[in-house]
Amino acid sequence: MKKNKILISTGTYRELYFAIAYCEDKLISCSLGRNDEKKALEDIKKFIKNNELPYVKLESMKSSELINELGKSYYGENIDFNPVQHDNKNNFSFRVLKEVSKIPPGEVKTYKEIAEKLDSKAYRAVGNALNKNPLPLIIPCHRVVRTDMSLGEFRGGSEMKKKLLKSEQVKIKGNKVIR
DNA sequence: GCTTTAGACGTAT
DNA sequence: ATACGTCTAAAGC
Repeated sequence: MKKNKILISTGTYRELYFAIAYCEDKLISCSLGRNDEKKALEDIKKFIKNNELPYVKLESMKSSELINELGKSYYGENIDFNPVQHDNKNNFSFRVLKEVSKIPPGEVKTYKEIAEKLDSKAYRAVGNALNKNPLPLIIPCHRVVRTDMSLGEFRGGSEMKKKLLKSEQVKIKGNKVIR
């Protein structure tokens, strides 16, 4: 099977570096906002080998434009990205990502609630799937918190998770989300 | 509150 | 088969 070329772009938004990986008009991975380009590239590196990945259609959006949108969403602006798609299947991970995509800005759900939506008790597997979220920000895994409303882990660190939630007006007291 | 412990289960190896 | 993980619930302090 012939593979199409995967292209990578980087750019900045308000002093932060972002990286994206795309194939034709499909975005397959994006980074968080990072302090250096290398770090941004590391974010996407592990997702560009496998082609059984979720993606969003770019529809002729230029990479610079997309990085701008990512930057804005990093800073709490409500950006409407295209729906997440997947060529293949109903695998658990993709179902998790789909479910998480439904969480609107300013709201949170728990790992448990996501699992229950999928008729599963695999709370940790939900975390696992989100740990491998190739499209952070676009798939808002920062809006998933623990059942006790503590923030839980995050690829960019829990401080970043907190910052992302705060910038979209989620109320946080100490280390817990108020909802 | 905070720590430990066992349990649950999809995924990668 | 085994080990790991953005977890949970219960028990003890």
